[in-house]
Amino acid sequence: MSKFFQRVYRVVRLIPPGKVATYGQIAALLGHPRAARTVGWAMHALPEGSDVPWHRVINAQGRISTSCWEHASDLQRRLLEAEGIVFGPDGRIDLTVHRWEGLTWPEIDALRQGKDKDVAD
DNA sequence: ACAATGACATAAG
DNA sequence: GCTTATGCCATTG
Repeated sequence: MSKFFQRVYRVVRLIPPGKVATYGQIAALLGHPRAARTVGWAMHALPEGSDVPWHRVINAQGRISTSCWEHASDLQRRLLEAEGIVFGPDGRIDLTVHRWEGLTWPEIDALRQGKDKDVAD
């Protein structure tokens, strides 16, 4: 497991219930604004027993991006709805309401501090 | 090291 | 709004 993945997981874990973040957003928080695809890859590679709220990570359109049958989109939707996320009539999420923006630069800095310290959870 | 891949993002048709 | 095409980045064979 690369450190990038670990960092991705670390950030995703910080997403509070009822909020969602986009792949690009997470990538940006990690210092790689264009590594959204890699973030998605990290989600796909998530270990089953992980405590990472992967369901709170969606694409920039506010839609479920999963294309894997093993990680069914309806499962993700169910998890999100269970946290209070409201889906639009066409299955979209209102990012202006549910978008996670609680992570500020100080917090990002804190993450960067711990990045070399411990990557294993 | 090169080529292919993928839960993305954005622009264009 | 949906489908294509291009760019990006890290992982994997």
